[in-house]
Amino acid sequence: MYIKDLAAAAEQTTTIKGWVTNKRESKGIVFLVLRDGTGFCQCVVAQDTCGEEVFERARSLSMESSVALTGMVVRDEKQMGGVELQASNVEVFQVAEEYPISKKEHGVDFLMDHRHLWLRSSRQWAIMRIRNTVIYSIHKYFQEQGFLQMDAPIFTGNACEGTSNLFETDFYGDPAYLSQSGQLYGEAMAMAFGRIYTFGPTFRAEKSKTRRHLSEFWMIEPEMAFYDIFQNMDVIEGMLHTVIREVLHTNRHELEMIGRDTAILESSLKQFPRMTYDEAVRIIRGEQDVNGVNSITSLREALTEAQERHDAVLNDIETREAKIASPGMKKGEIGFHQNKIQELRNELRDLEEDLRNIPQWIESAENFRYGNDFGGSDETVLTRLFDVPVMVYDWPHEVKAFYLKRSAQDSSKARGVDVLAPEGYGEIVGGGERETDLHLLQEKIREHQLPMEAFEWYLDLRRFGSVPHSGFGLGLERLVTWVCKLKHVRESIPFGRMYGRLLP
RNA sequence: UCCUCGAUAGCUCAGCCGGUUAGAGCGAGCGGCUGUUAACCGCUAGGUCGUUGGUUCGAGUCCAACUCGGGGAGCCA
Repeated sequence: MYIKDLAAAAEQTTTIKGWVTNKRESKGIVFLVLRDGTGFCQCVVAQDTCGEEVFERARSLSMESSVALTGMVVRDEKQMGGVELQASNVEVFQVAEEYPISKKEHGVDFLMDHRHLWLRSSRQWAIMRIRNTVIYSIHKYFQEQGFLQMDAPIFTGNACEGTSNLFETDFYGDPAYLSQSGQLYGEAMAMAFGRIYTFGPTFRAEKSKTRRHLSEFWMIEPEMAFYDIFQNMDVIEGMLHTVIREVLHTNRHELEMIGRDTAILESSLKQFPRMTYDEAVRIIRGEQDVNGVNSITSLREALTEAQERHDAVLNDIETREAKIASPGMKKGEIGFHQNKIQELRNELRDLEEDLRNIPQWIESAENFRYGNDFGGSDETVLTRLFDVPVMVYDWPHEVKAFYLKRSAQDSSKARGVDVLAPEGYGEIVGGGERETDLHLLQEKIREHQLPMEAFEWYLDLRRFGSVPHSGFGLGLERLVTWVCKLKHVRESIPFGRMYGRLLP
């Protein structure tokens, strides 16, 4: 029996197999929290009900020991899942060695070194289950709409866009690169099947060390024949709505476990604001308000707030340190304050980071040069004014990829669209309408100094029945990171690959 | 590549203006406690203070270089 089905088996005797994730002990009674991959359940082993031998076996269990527990399922509203197991027998598969991950908090580097074990903890368990729902609901959306799933090649002979750094590898003696996008292949398939999507790994060899970057990540790239940029935005919105709705429906419990406030997810089920680059620039610079809120003044307020909080935390720490030092304190009280001080110190570190970052954001927002692409801070400045993802379209063509179509109204603009997640999460989708004109495309390829011969097959798509078409790329990890409100993308993927991290 | 912060016990961190024997909590081990939810209480063990060099009577503490890590810029999903 699996823990997820336990509530249905109340007042019955059953056996569950799993790992000891927590243990509390008192005289004559042991509480084991068992996890089996489907959930968590408290199990009670009492000396007088199961006898000396079984009780001693339970007492000797260490963290993450693997066991089979047999007992009566009893309702108890205080417990997670509403039930607990009153064990009558304990069968041990293995008594685990001293487990490195404790219940107290750990540093990022230590946890990443132990990623293979970290994945067992409840927070990671919840995140991976949400990731699973996100993946499933993306497939569900496209399949129900009649899209064909296709797999783009991972080895490529050239840089698709020629912008970012690629991983080079050896392909029978010739240099080959790990794919940074399947889009061009997606376009070819769209000309054969109408509407398609890819779902595969993507590789970028950027030496980025930020909370938004991975060297290996999963990207979803739909491509639709006969769709213009606005229909493209409809697809993006429909897909994201489906994902959010499914996660809210399937993973309520997991969202609660990770402390995700679902209000923003709920509100993201409405229409996403669509604005041009020009409008977005005015908002970033503070020349245009959003619902009466100004980007620059609200940043200044945030800075003041951070400063006040910083001082208050500092004060609090000093007060508590003085209390600990004062005579007559009980040990429990000292421990309580020490815990609190530790928490406050962590908060202080985050606040200090804000105090360093926000002034830079303000400066960069005030001095934003029209015609530039948005930096990470510009995205934050813009999106913190919204409680839904924002779609920005019609970008200066110089800053966007060569294959984007020029706007018919303004030839300085390319019909690209970026979707920026709220709460400072930045770009989760990049896409647009594709250039259909053979000669404009050739011109762009030359402009970007890309090898024309490598793109001949792609140009064939414009020679043989060229049609308006659009598509986009969705970064799976960035979406999961936002949905779960994680501090870093590395928690959104089982085994993250990033600059300086290849193991485990 | 650049900017910035950091490296002290298995883990998370204190360690003030350079001064005598290196501190706490958690974890681990032992003991106590019959309903605990990061349980609680007592005791014990546990340290080449990232590496190399320098300043000094004296360096965990100051300086330099390097290594590794966090955050950010650039680039992007």
